[in-house]
Amino acid sequence: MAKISALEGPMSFSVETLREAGLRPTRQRISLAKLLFDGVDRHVTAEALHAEAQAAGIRVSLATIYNTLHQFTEVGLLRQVVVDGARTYFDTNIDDHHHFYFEDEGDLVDIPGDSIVVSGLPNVPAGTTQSRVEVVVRVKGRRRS
Amino acid sequence: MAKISALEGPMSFSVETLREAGLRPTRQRISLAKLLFDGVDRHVTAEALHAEAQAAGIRVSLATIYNTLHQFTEVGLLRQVVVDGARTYFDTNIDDHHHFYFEDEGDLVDIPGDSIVVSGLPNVPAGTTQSRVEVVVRVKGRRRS
DNA sequence: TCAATTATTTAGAACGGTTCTAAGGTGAAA
DNA sequence: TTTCACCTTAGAACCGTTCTAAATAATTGA
Ligand SMILES: [Mn+2]
Ligand SMILES: [Mn+2]
Ligand SMILES: [Zn+2]
Ligand SMILES: [Zn+2]
Repeated sequence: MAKISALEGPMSFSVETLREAGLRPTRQRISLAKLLFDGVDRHVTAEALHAEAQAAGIRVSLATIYNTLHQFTEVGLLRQVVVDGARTYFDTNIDDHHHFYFEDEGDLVDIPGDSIVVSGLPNVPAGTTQSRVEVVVRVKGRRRS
Repeated sequence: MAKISALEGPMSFSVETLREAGLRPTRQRISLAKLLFDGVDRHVTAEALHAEAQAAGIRVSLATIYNTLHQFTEVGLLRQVVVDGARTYFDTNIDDHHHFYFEDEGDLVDIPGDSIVVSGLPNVPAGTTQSRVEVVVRVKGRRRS
């Protein structure tokens, strides 16, 4: 139960979520989960989340940011998106969906999964199982203001 | 003109290709181009190509491998494929196509572009231009034999 | 309540793929 | 052949990420 905050927007995270995932609700995990899940869906890098935590006055090391992002991913609260070899993005939207990637800005924007149809996919080879179909639309240029 | 070899398979590369691209046909570039383009299409990493060159008795530094892969990409002889944050793949198939990615093996396999239809894509924002639509089918498990 | 146990956090070192630097080598033009 | 811009290279640097091991915090259960 235990609402984390009674004041800030849509309540999409509770301490129970962590317990059910087998993760102790530490100060760091609770704070980061609030940043990540109390609001609209987002795509973050480790360094960006670290900077955001600092700015919010949350004392947490970069190592813990990495640990937490990976643990949240393991338990299905986040997913990784690979669009750039230089950094890893983590996505709070775990529904089936796809992405625009704005190469000049390093920015991801969701494309709802049901707005795209991918047809004609070959079957996967014997002995293997398909885990996901990912569509990335790479975009160049700057969006207007 | 100048065929590179009269003996080894389909001739898909000539020194003229380099010259037309504004690249001097050096010993290293010619050798690497032969490895890359004289044969079926492939997906290579820098380190894998370096190992292959060594094994073939081609003396070339890793720095030159990176330089060459990037130069070939700039002039459109290769394209990059991003499927794994840990390493960069270069693809000799520059036609519009998509990929299976075998996560357990780190292996890419082509899906012909015309065998997949992606429909329902939203328009890109004003001020930007779509550069490519990439479909990656992630696959787990080992292929038989 | 409060040790005992176990999980978590952390600073800093290490890692690994990639890029950079600057010095020597090479291809092409004339 | 000379000249010069281009190219190659060893090794250092870079940088996002992972590892290590010691300190700290959450949980358990007497
Ligand atoms: Mn959500
Ligand atoms: Mn080809
Ligand atoms: Zn997303
Ligand atoms: Zn390919």
